[in-house]
Amino acid sequence: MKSRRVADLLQSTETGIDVFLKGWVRTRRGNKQIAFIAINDGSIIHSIQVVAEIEKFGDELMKSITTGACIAVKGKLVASQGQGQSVEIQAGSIEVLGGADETYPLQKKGHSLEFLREIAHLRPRTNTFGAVLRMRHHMTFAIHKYFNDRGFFNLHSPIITGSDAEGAGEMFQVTTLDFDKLPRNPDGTINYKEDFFGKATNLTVSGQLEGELGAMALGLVYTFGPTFRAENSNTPRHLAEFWMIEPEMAFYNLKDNMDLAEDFLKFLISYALEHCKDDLEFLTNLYDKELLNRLQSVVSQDFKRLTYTEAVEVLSSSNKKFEFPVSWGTDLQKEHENYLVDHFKRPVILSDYPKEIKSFYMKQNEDGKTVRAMDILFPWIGEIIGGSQREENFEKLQARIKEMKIHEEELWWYLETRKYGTCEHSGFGLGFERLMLFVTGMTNIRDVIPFPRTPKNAEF
RNA sequence: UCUUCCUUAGCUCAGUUGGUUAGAGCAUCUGACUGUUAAUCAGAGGGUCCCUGGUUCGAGCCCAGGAGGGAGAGCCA
Repeated sequence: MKSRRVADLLQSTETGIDVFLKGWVRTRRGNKQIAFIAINDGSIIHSIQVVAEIEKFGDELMKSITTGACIAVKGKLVASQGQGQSVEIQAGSIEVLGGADETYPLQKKGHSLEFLREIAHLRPRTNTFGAVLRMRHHMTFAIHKYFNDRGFFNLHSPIITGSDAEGAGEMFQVTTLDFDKLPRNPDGTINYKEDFFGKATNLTVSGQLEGELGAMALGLVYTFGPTFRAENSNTPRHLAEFWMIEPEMAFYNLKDNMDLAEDFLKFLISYALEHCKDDLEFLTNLYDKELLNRLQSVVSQDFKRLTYTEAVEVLSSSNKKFEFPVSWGTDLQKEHENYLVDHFKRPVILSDYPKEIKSFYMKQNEDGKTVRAMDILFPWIGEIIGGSQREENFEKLQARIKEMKIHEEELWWYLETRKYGTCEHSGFGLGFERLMLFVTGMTNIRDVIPFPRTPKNAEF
């Protein structure tokens, strides 16, 4: 007989049939005569109850059915005689596939998220991480579905990059050089010609520049891959290794870009509401009573759009005392972002930032002071999306590169897109784990990725 | 990286002014109970008080240094 999964069995309307299932024991209760075993197999947040008569199985076997053990059960799926579940399994035979003794760390009690982080190899077996990881999958799938349904092509941007000119953050170096015997040039610097790629290489901090190359051929592309930042950031919103989604669209201006980003986020949240009901209900009850309401409210209203300049006016004319004073030309602080999101009571899209505080590749406005950038700010999370219309004019882009003292020679290939068949285009980056924070109601980014990498932590 | 808080049983935490044998709840184990829902009830076992050094007759508690973790800020997605 083929084993069936708990999600499937719990939904079954057919009772009285023989079934076979395998899974992990969450709890065992009962008395001398009868035992109730809750089995979870990860297919759904709920466990299924297996009812076993002790005399049929013996003490020895029953004692080995402990919290954490993996067992296989053959029995009859029947309507439950007890309260709390509609169906249960009347056990005919039970086999312990893998025992778990009393040292199993996940006993049937609440554990702190901090403790669970220390046992990241076992935490997927908890209700919380089961819910988060299932949702992570559904969100991944929804992202591919969204773009696929709209004619976008998934572009695999490289993970190892030979360019350090992207300017998006500190990079992790990739090398096969022997640190004890580093090859040196006559002037004492490292001779990277001896390295694996014949030049210094790093892990990518963004797939955007390669994304633009794809958009100049396929029109609509997106990347969805791991991204690495060697910043010494110790916050609940930063990881050294995270996943980023970066669509890049030919013939899109900044407004098209904002429209797409807003529609994209709303689609993903709607998808979660529709496909992750049980998990969302669990997370709402256990961690954040407002989670479902907040998700619904974001889907149902337009994001507030205003320019950086308008935002500075709103902030200056507010009565609130900020720790950092607001002035045109400086980057907005966290407290300013929070104020704007609170003030408008919904996500905010800011656009047209001063060029000095944004990247070299953003399209310059006619005013000579601002660029066509946009950031989407979410409650608590802050910047969930950052994007822009790109500078497609060769001379302007080159001038900006010189102005910002970026190594032009390393970007020759990027500049050539502006030399051959250039066109208006735009794109943005969505931090996948920040989306996961919003959609799960978790408050620490280390709890929405299976094995978080942060400064001083690469365990598991 | 800066600021700040924390580290005591498997887990979550209490521990008085520095004082003799360091406690509780949950978990575990044993027993009771004929259908339980994180079952209940009774009992038992369980400690490198984060590490190193110092002060003291005496340190879980005070001091110095270190490690790890949380929160806020910066950087950003």
